[in-house]
This record gives sequence, C-alpha cells and structure tokens, in this order.
Amino acid sequence: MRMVTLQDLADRLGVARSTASRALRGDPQISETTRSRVRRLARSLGYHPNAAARALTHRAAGAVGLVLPRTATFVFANPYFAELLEGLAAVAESVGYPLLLSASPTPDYELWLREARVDGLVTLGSSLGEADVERLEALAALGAAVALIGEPVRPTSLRVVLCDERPGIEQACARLAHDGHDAVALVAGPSQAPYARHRSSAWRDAGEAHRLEFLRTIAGDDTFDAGREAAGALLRSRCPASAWLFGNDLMAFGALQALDEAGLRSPDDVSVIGFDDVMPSALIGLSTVHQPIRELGSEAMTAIAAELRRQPHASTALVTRFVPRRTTAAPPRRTPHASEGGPIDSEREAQAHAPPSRSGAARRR
Amino acid sequence: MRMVTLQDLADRLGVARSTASRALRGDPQISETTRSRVRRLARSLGYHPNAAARALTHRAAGAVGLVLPRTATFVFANPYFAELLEGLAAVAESVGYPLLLSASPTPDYELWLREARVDGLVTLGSSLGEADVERLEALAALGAAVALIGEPVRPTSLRVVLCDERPGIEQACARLAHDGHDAVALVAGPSQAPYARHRSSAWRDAGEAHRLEFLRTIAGDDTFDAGREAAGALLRSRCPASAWLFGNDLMAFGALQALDEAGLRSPDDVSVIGFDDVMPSALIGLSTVHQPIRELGSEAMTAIAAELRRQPHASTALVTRFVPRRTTAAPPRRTPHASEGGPIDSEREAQAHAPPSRSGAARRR
DNA sequence: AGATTGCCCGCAACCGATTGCGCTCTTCCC
DNA sequence: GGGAAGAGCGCAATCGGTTGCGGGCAATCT
Repeated sequence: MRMVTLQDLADRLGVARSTASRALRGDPQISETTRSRVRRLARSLGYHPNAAARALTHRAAGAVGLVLPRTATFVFANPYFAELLEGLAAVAESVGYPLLLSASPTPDYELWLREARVDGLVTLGSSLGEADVERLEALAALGAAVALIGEPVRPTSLRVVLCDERPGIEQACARLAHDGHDAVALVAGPSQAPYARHRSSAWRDAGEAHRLEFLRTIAGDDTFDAGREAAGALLRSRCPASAWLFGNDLMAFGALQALDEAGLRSPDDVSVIGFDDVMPSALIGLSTVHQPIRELGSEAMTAIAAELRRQPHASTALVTRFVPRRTTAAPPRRTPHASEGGPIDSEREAQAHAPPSRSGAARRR
Repeated sequence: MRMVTLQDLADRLGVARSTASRALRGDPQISETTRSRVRRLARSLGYHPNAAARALTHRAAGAVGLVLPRTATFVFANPYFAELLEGLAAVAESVGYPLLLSASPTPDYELWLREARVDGLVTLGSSLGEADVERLEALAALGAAVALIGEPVRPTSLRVVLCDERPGIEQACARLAHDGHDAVALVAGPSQAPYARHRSSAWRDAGEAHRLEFLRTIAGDDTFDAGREAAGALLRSRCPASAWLFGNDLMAFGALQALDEAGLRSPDDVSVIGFDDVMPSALIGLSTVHQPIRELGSEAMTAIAAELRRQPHASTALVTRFVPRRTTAAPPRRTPHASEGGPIDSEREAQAHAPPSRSGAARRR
C-alpha cells in the first residue's frame, strides 16, 4: 500500500523534500509562489503526511489509548462503558486525538505506551494492581499522560478522575428511611475490587445513619446474571428486607427479572435501587443513583489532552445524585415471601393509586 | 518521552543495532549466545519496538479504524453501536489489531488510510455517498482493506457485510396477521438513507403479503425522541392501526414511552414491534426483529484481518428472526383513541389472562 | 601451509517527514 | 562597481527499526 509521499510532491515540482515540507506547514521562509504550488499539488494528489513518519520525528504518536480490562463481551454488555466511551470519544474527536481501544481480561497496560503507539492512556483505576500503578507512574514520569477512572489501590501521582458517590447514596437512603423502610439487603460488586468495597461502605454508612438495618450483603460480579441470582437467593432465603440496594444497575436489572419470574414486582413487593443510571434504567423506570458517566469520560480525556499540550487543566468535581423512579415506594405491609402463590392483595392495592401500567420487564415466555 | 531503543540495547551489549534486531526476531544467522543476551537485556529493560518505526519499514500500521459517521452522543445513545463494537473489538483483540475509533458527523473516511495510520477501515455502508464509495474503492485498490457494514448506495467491489432482514420481518408480519391484525402503521428511519428505505420496503412487502394495510408511514431519525413523537402523532391523529412497526428498537422505546404517557399500553392498546433486538429490548420485553449485531461486527473485522494477512475468508450468511415478547398480542376490540381517559375495559380484560405484571417502561415522574 | 567453507556479525541504505545550517542569487546601498 | 543584507531554497542528519550485502574469523579440507 503505497501512498503519496512528500518526495513525490517535491519530484513533481522540482524542489527539495524539505521545501515541500516547509511549504505545507507554512514556514515563512518559503515564497508565496512555491507555497501555493506545493499546496495545490498536495491537495490534488490527496497527500497526507504519513502518521508513522511524523510520529517518529515528533516523538509523539498523536493518539490516546483506552484500556478496558475486561472482555469485549463484558464491556459492551454493560451500558456503563458505552456511556463512558461516549464522553471519551466526543472529546477525543474534538481535540483531534484518535482513540485506540482495547478490551482484554488480561490487559497489558504498558504495551502501547512502550511501543509509543499512544501518548496517553485512560484506564480503570479500580482494576489496577499495586505493580501496575507503579509501572504506570514510571511511564508517566517519562512523559506519558495517564488518567485513571476510579480510585486505584493506593494513592498515586497519576491523575485520577472520580466522582463522589456518597451524596447520591445518602439521598437514596434518606428517601428509603422517609418512606418507612428499616431493613434492606445489599447486592454489592466483587468484594476484591476496591471500588466495590468503597461503594458498599458508602451504602452501609449512609444506611446506618438512617437506621436502615442491613439484613444481608451479597457479593456479585456486576453482571445481569449475578443480580438475578442474588435476587433469587434473597427470595429463597425469605430475607425480609423491604428494599434491595445494588452495586450497579445491571445487577438491579437482573434482580427485576428474577422478581418478575417469581411473580413479584417492584416496588409493590420490594423496592429496588441501582447505581449508575445507565440508559436502560430510565427506560424501565429503575430508581437509581445517577453517576455522571459521560463526564467521567470527557474529564479524563480533557485532562490527558491538556497534559499532552502542556496546558493547565482544572479538574471539575463530579457528584452523584439519587433519581427516584418507579421501583421505590413505601415498604409492603407483608414481606415478599409471605404472599407466595400470588401477591393478590398488594396488587389490588397498588392498582388503586397507580396509573394503568404497561406490563413490566422481561418475562419468561 | 524517551523509551528504550534498539540502539540502547546494542550499545550496552557492544553489538550492532542490526544484530540486536535480528536477535530479537529470531534470525537464524545470529548465534544462540548473542540471541539470548539480547533478549534477556530487552526483557529487563522493558524494551518494545517503536510502533511508528516498524510501521515505516513494514509499510503497515498494524491497526484498523472504525469510523462512525455520527456524533459520539448519537452513537452511544444507541445500544446498537455498543453491540457492533463488541463484535469488532472482540475480534480486533484476538487478531492483534488495535481498533481506532472515530465518531464524527462529518467523517473523513479516507484520512486515516491516507495517513497510513490504519491498514483497514470499517464503516457503515449506508451513510456513504457515491463519491465516498468511489474514493474508498480507489484506496482498496491500493491495498487498503475496507469493510462496509450495511449496503452502500450502489454495488461496489468493497467488502460488504450484511444481514438478510427479510426473514425476521416476514415472521413478524406472519405473526401479526395470525393474531388478527389487519391495519398497521410504520415508523421508518430517515427516508434519505438507503438502509431505511430497504427496511421499509421489506416491511411493506411482507406486510402486504399478509394482507396488512399500511395506514400511515412516518419517517423518523432513528432516535428515541423520534419514536416518541411519531407515536404522539399517531395517537393524536387517531390512526386506527392496531400494530406499529418500527425501523429500530430505539424508536420503539420512544413510542412505548409515549404510550405510557398517554395512559395507554402495549399490547393491550396497540402492538409494537421494533427492529434490532438491542439489549434493553429483552429487558423491557419489546417484541422485535432480532439482528445479529455482534456477528455483523465480528464478521467485518474477521474479513479485514484475513485480507490484511492475505488469507482466504469465507463470509458467513447472517439472517434476522422475529422475537415475540410482550408487546405483541391480538388487536384490541376498540382502537386506542376510542378509550381515552382510561382504557378500563381492556385493562380488566388483559388481567384476566396475563400474569401479574410489574409496572412497565419509563413513565413521566 | 594455503585455500575453502560457513558461521556471525557490522555497514549502510532504506521507510517518510522534520529541521538546523549553509549556499546561492537578487537587491540595495555607499 | 563592490560588498552586505536578506530572501529562498537544498543538503544532510535525525527519529527507530529492518534488511541486503559484504567482511572477518575460525574450523575444515587438500
């Protein structure tokens, strides 16, 4: 695959390569005549400077990498990543840094930087090990721009973009308490993951401050199926919690499915609160803690672009907020398991004050 | 940002750059001793060959671009693209071609290829103009691997990955007819877009074969809001269609929302059928025509990788199928507009044979 | 002992663009 | 008319890695 080169332009015009180069980038030491001749030819031949050659002389790739330490399937099954990508891609586009994408459960965080394939890197802080952080810091010291989304295992000099999860969680717990809930269950993310632990303790702290008793805590792996299984376990164990709190929306979706399969529903039988507020949540009316995911992405990319251009960058503070929708209400009079075989009463009751409703989430067919 | 170079290795070992190079890539003309010395040092210094320099000599970038001719916001608001990306990224990862991502409403399809930033390109066939197709063909003739997802304006020598939309549409219409529907409305995609026109005529052909009358056709722009507005228009105009067919799921979601806001619901008041079967569709129980979106992505990427490696590649046939869920049923006795102010009767009736249901999709709060 | 063979390795020329430095030619001035 | 200034352009090195070709050296053969 042979493209038009600077030499081609120079040959055709009878000038030196260097002259052609200077003409194209508007060097004042080239006469107007020559400059326009070169530019005209370049346009008509569809010349574009070879990215690799430029990268070599500029010692900069002009691209930024996004490393997602999960399989592509996992990543894009979760709308969270789509929204993150939306924020990243929008800024990447506007600042002119192509985004390189990698989704692998065993990522090599350093590879692209060491190959000088990218000048900067965005990745998830929470999935980095101690050693990863250390090596990325070393690369950052050499000039790489690294931004972490979410907190890593230990404090670091790398730029970390995060969002205060507590306000939204606090609001959610306040609302539950106000509605009369006093016993909840928590379906958290993977217990090894720092971010999941942080979020769990945020739920616990806020919940306890509002006198909510945590009857049970289950660790899931942030997938739909994990949520469904956790909900199944809660139902089978007849856990009398009147509200279920989740580490993310996807698991809450799974739980709603499980409820539906059990012939129960939210909020009549149990209130359900997710975390993230991804797009489908608005669609199905899930009450959840809204996280500004796009902004996390755009903030990370903006920070990286600023650093690469040696411009100052003031980071903006991001916070969560509770978005009450249709899966939260006052607790039922009876706990879910008390009405097996068809929650007739609560249904009648719900109908009395609820508008006619389309039938709900996915159901076995 | 200065990384370890081949010269560094050579200097430290007192050999020539070329020797170090050959040692690393296992050239048999280098002695075992030297080879292992070089390799050991390379590993301990964290050496990785500079991607730009390799690209220059190999005349290949070792990367593939994905150009999405829409804003990042549009792209990632539609789960379709997330699933497409899932298929692309999974294969890209496994074949070792990093994926470059671009989302811009005014894309430059050729730029990355001309800059030699990528060896191959994936984009959406339906959004290419005549001129775009021509220029891409020219680049393909020069050795670029180009794959189009969806049919372009005219037949082309470029590789086109597509999926037969008719079977699923046919199945959907058959089902509607069988359930007793005879009058439908179609909310199609943008009427300028070839793919939307194809899909519309597929709906019409299949519908008419099953004696469904198309009372009204509205062109939307494939967004949630377009679907909501189209549904609003249908309701206001008291269109007596008993089923609504959509150009994609996202518009169907919007329509469900509009129904909900009007105090109506599907399928009691009107059956709704989407197209794509994106992830949230299963969640909210939308009946829809399933398209193997991931496979479209993986097929495109596989084809590109094969072409770049000069390997043969047999393309696989992809087809759609109808997935009946909860938004299709027999038509109501009365048309939607006849029961304004609360469709009490149809509701009772629905309850009689429907399992208890969670309240449905997003509703105004 | 001298010639031959083969193993290892270095020299140098690329790939395509950028840039410091110096050369040439015109023009202006004394 | 001769020298200086300055405009306009070319030479060559450089970025880091690859590769054709040739050269040095030791072992082997006659």
